[in-house]
Amino acid sequence: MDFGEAAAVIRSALDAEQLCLVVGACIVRYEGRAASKLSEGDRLLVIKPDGTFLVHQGKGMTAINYQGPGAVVKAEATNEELVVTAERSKPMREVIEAHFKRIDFAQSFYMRDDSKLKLFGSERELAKLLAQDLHLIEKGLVPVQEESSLPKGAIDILARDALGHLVVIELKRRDAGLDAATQLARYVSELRKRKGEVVRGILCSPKITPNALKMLEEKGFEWFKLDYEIANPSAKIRGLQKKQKMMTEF
Amino acid sequence: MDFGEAAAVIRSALDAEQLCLVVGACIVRYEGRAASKLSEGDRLLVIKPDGTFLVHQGKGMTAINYQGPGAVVKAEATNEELVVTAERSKPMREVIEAHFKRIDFAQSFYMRDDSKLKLFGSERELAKLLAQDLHLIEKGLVPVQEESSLPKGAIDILARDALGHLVVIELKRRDAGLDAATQLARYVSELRKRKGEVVRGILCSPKITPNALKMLEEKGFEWFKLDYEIANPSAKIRGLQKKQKMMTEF
DNA sequence: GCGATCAGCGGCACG
DNA sequence: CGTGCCGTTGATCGC
Repeated sequence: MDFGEAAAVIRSALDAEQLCLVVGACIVRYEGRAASKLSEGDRLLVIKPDGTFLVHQGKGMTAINYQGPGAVVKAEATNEELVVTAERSKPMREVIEAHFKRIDFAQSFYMRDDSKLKLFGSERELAKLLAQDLHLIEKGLVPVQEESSLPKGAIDILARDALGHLVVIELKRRDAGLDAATQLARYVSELRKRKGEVVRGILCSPKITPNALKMLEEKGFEWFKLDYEIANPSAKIRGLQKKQKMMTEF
Repeated sequence: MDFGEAAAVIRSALDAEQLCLVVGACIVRYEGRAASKLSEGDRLLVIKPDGTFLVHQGKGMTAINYQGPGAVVKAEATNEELVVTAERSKPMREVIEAHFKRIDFAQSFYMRDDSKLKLFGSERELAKLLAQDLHLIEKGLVPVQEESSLPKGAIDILARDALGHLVVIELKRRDAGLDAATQLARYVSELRKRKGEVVRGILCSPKITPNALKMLEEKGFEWFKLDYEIANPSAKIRGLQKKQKMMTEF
């Protein structure tokens, strides 16, 4: 397939709001929030009707070069190459150029798709479940709605314990690291200052790194091992266990 | 194209370590770290030789469903559908299934590509530049190598000022938020405890959110507005300006 | 291998 | 819009 034909395919795809696929050897240049250069190699170019522009190599999950939705795509053919550009101004002016030196394939496809992904086991879903079963953490714990969203971020779950003390619960669907412990500390600290009362902090996650656990202990926070299961229609919390290094080790 | 032919194309692509593209109407199911269901619609399926499995809709940058490198891909055709599965066990057992009810296109491509992306303007590059021009921040500031990597993360740049005080410099290539301010605070606090001496904290970024700036001020840290430019072969720092709300406002 | 962080992060939800 | 933060985050670097 020659460059002129490929350019025509791309233009017609853009015009008809169709997905366009191009396979061939190309060089890619990008300049915008950063800048990059990719020397010649065989790649797949995906152009979507919304302006999305993806350059994929033969391996790895992520596109090696890309432009997000909202880009204006153009195709220009000469005798020596096909240049496909995508330009946008949204976060800032950004341009990507793919210079094809060889075209193996170029075709467009009409894709009708109104479906949205249904996802189960998100943190949001787990938080909802856990808020209804706070006794799994501790007897007498009740959820509170008030003030659960600070100007500095939203608290996953806010509750009061049997003594009436505020409890900030930070939930992580996967292993917690320093960032999670830090985030919890920030919320607790902010709430203490704001309310001027005793505030406890609890981190719930399937696992935790040693450093993060150490930080929790130093700050007097607690960690609960979260055991949950992802059934297909929804998620279920199997249990919560307080697992913390004791100060008194035998 | 019928399901049997498409299955044959996929199998031969896997065998020959080629990229394979499939376009058609499908349902997608995923179960692993989370679970998801996507009802029928037209999609592009990209299968890479390394096991990468990407399901793309007609819009948006990210794959709506996917499986990372290392997955084992299989294709099975019946009279009613083509089922393509990808299974892996790396972070945990994960399975994705695409059930094609209609095939518009299926083809494989040999893609030779040994090139690696050259990226300019990364944080790493900026840090290297800035470390050589610390006078842009303050006269008398000199870089220190010692202890720049704590057990809890690595400090971007560690320096000593004219008075001999340690200075932790946290660099952000883009707008800094609460997380950046928190991170700086963590490093400074750790270093103070570890060294038992005065430690200053400086955040350098093109922009900063009001909350993050407020947190810096509360903790007595400083913010420098970073002005840099991304030339194509490398990045250049144009300047650094101390920009902080003064306690004494007129 | 784990642990921490960066990413041209992207995407979403909330104010 | 910005601000914050989750993500089946992925990818990278250091230990």
